Amino acid sequence: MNRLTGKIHLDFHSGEPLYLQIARQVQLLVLGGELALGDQLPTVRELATELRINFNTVSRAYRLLHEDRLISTQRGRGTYIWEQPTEESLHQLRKISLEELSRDYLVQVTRLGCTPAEALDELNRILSTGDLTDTPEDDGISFDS
Amino acid sequence: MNRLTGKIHLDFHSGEPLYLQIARQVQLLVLGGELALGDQLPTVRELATELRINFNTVSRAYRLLHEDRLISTQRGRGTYIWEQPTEESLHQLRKISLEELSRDYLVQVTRLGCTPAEALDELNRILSTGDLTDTPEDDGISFDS
DNA sequence: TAAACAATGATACAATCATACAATAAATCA
DNA sequence: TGATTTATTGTATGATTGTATCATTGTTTA
Repeated sequence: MNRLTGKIHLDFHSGEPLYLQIARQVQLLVLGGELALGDQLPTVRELATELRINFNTVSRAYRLLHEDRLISTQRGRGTYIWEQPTEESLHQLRKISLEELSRDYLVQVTRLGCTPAEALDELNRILSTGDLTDTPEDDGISFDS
Repeated sequence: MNRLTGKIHLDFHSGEPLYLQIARQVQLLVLGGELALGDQLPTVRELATELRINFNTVSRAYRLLHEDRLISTQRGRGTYIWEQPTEESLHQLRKISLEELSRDYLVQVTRLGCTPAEALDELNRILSTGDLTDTPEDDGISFDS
């Protein structure tokens, strides 16, 4: 038993892929407030058993939601509702996080025994060589049908 | 309270395994001299409780560091800093770690949606305003379960 | 019809957690 | 003092959870 039990319904004849049905319905539940920040979702196997489908299909739905930052999937731990930041809070978050990240970086560099100047040099070196392994980043999903 | 309290920060969303995050950060603290030969690390259970994870995950991190001869874990006794790296290996590790730290920083910044230029600006701003000593140390949202 | 593609399933795997255990130290008691 | 118990420490083993990879199935398309 969990907060999703009985709340996901699949239509095997609708033509809409199962993983999209799941993702869409979870999204609606979050937007509707039935699932709150930090709530744990059923495991992929639990939900799959309940819906009588393969757990990889649930996993695919969860992956979509994870990429949209609606949920947080953590191997070995489980799946949890993730905060969906508004555009504004996102902007705010960005500023704060950049400062935190930067301070953290400087602290760690200092711990290493390096000077900030060396750090900036290193950053510029990396940037100039330009082979910063790129993170692909979200392609997002649209639930238009 | 111990010499590690508050100095290990986990990112549950980064995708980097928790045990690697712990091992890496402990290594940095040793390299930075904040942990010295003979210092006792928190017990696996202490650190696990603080980080709200299972103590076996901490144990795995400690095992890595033990295999690297950086710490000495002794059943029934505890975990201690084992050997202080030589100046030479320290120098080597510093170079590698500085590059790792810097790349990591750039990746995270990019993930935030900021440009490297903005990051460098922020770093310079922090450096010009002075003190790194008082970092607010807020890790934002956590998904305790 | 055959090739290409998308959705789903099967299998093996990696990270984390839960539980029971073993080694050491500290406390207790005869 | 010396044996025994208790608490604390790290370890071993297996279960749980999500992921990667490829196979299978059905549909679309050339």
